[in-house]
Amino acid sequence: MNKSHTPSTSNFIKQIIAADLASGKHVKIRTRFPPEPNGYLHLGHAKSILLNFGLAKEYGGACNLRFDDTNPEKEEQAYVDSIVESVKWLGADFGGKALYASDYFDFMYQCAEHLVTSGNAYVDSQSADEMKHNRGFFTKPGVDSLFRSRSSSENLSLLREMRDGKHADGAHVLRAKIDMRSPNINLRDPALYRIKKATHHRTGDKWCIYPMYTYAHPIEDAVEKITHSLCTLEFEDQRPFYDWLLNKLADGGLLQRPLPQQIEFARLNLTHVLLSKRLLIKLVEGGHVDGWDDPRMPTLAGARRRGYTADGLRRFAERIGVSKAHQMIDYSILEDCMREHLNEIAPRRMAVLDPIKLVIENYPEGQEELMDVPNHPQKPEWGKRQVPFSRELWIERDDYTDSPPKGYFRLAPGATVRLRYGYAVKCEGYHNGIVRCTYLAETRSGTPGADAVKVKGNIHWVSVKHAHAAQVHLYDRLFKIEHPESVEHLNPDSIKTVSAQLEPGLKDSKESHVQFERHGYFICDDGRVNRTVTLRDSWAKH
RNA sequence: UGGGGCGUCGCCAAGCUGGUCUAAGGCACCGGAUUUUGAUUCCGGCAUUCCUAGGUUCGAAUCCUAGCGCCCCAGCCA
Repeated sequence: MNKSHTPSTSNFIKQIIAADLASGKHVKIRTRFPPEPNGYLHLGHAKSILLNFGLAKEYGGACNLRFDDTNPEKEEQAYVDSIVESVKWLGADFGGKALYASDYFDFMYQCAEHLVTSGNAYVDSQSADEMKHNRGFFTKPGVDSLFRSRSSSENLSLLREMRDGKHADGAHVLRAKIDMRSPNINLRDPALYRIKKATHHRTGDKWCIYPMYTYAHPIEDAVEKITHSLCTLEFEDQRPFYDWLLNKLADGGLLQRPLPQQIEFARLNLTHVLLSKRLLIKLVEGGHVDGWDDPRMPTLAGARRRGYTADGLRRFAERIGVSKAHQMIDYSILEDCMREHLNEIAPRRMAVLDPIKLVIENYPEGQEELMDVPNHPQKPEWGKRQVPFSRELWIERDDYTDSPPKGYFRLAPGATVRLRYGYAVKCEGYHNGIVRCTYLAETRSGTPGADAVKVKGNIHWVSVKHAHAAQVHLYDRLFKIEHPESVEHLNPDSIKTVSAQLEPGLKDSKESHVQFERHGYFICDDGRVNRTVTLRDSWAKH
């Protein structure tokens, strides 16, 4: 249905899907995005969300939003809420209803009993330290637990006692019985269930044993009839267990084939930011930022407040692609995607961020004119607005200099520039902090005389009398170095608040994106004005 | 030094059932044109080379062998 859209380039996952569809293994695909509700979603998750939902859309399938809530000690409803909000904001269609791993706890437990009775799992009563010790090393095979040979009836009653709260945390753990000597450490009898007398944010105190991710995830996928289960590279070693488990359960009649297939891709790495929940939590709790949704945070909630758009993120995901090679993407790619999108949707406005006064000495005192200003020069259909012009204007401090460097074509003594959409003015001097000019009355924009005078420079302005003063937040990157590792690398100038002068009529917009001409893209939200990203500036290189 | 992955232009990334590859595309970069945003847009340039070394073949980024480099795995986290 979106065939008219630019066909995205091929990638290895699409090839697998296309082959599965062609062979008839699946008639319809289903993917899923499975966050753990233990933090806010960040830019890295956006890649995964856009990938999973994007594939579903492209192939006419579906994608589930499923919370992997198997560890009650770390998870909270507040995180669930923020995640749902971010996923919706990204435009992902998950059918309106989020799913939860905890909804399958009963079934997972049933599967556990089956594994026990079929001799594929046992209750181990070693301490965590003993288990660790007996697991061995990379080069040293593990050794069997003393409890590995318990009878299935003993295992079953122990498992039930665990479930019924008869044992303390850590007293026992249910383990898969595979091979303690496997070269793949993940196959050395991985833990399936642990005792955790904790209250779960959804199931309350119903359970005191909780499934491990390793065990729960494949079952979640199978129950939901996921066809392609996409995850990041670090789970590659887990895939043999994923398949082992599912096949055992399918053999036992608990699951139907075809079983889901786990496919791994490289996670997103971005320069100038940290994308690990652990470090992000540190920033929040250490008070280095104003919370998870601080506009400088690489969270989706933060990105949104910064003025980043879902569409910009989509372009970004498309641009970086998907593969198994580790990617390190320069942050400027993301910024560029935002510019690309914002350039299309943001109406243009004038704002002076660092104001100094300009007086047109030969412009009649008290006179005012309304200038016709296009809302978007490349989109005449967006119409024009009228902006008041008068004798005293605010202009940008940077647009005047006493000693112009070579190639400078803004205001300097004797120089002529155009006040964008107004008149051409000639600079007569600078006294008492005020730039003094004279204007050429016949050069009003939109009149034939406008083209008679050619100027290089073109600067924006706001009439002093009509200006709307506002605090504008100029955001820059949170970290000053390319590969930050800790709070020491925070950029001290990541936020600067300036007293700006905006053209009238800009104050009461809600989550609206605008371009301040010659500055960049900003988002106005309930009186708060944030800079999303600057415009490209090839002059700044000089 | 066990197991699993990855290695194509500065950054991504197609290609990988061998020839149409003197290697697509994007971003960056460098020109040049348009422009009342030093923005946007436009046009042109940008890997005889595919981690290295051998081999197979009439022919290899694509197959084989041996190296080298990087990442991941020893939670009752996900």
